[in-house]
Amino acid sequence: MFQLDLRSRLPIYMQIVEKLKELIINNVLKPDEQLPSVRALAQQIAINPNTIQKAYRELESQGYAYSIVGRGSFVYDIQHGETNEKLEKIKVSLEKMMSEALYIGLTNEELLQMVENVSAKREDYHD
Amino acid sequence: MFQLDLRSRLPIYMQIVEKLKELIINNVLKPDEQLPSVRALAQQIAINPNTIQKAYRELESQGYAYSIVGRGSFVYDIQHGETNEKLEKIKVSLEKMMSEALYIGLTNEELLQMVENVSAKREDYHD
DNA sequence: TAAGTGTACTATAACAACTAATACAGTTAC
DNA sequence: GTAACTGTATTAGTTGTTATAGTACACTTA
Repeated sequence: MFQLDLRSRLPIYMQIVEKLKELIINNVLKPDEQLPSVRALAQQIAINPNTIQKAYRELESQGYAYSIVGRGSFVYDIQHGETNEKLEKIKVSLEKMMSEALYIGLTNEELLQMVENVSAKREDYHD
Repeated sequence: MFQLDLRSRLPIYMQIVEKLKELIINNVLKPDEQLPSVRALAQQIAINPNTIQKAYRELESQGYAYSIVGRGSFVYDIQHGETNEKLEKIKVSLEKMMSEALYIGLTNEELLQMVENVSAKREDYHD
């Protein structure tokens, strides 16, 4: 499904979380679509199933997936979600990071351009 | 100088890094301004000097401070810096975070508004 | 010279993170 | 009901991180 770096300082389960979040956010994995089973994914990338489970639990706690015993794990449908708290948190993080980027030397124009690019990308998925 | 949470999952030295970075980015601490000495700050917040040193070293590795033996530690002047690599990294992080925010439900308009707010804040410092 | 700077090194204790092995519990299809 | 699949819980061991402490060194300043 994807490539991991077993020597990275970033834990394996977190790498999995990052990859899956990216696929979900970019709409490659659609709402309620089934994720690979814990054991199947573990075998595929040759690591312990518990590591996958930890990744899935983290995804669930972040509101990007849900699991049903005996059935499987699935992409959470954001429509159902309480996202206000998450939005507030990410807005704070975003503002900090924007400030840092401007301090380092990013120009206002470049920042605006980034926003346009990201927004445009999302528009495509609504087709 | 500031308040710490000794019970936080975020290490003490990292809390110090975060606070100081925020002060530097928001221009409260100006370029080449002297930071508190390792021992002074340690005594002030009642922790070990080694912990402060670790924070300062981290700040230095991130390009926000520099130290001179016998003289002290100071805010790094961004003008002198090689920031291209850092800018590229933070741009990648920013794009990811913007995508995530939009996925969660932030609107394009709100995102643009945030950019304007952050930009405006920075303009003030140029007075 | 004395008192202040940053730095390096070692040691230790406590804690958290990570991975692994195993067992348990529910669902589905035959 | 059984087999084969799902997720989940528990335990254990290893490793890495964090914070502290003590000591020593090198440099700067007054």
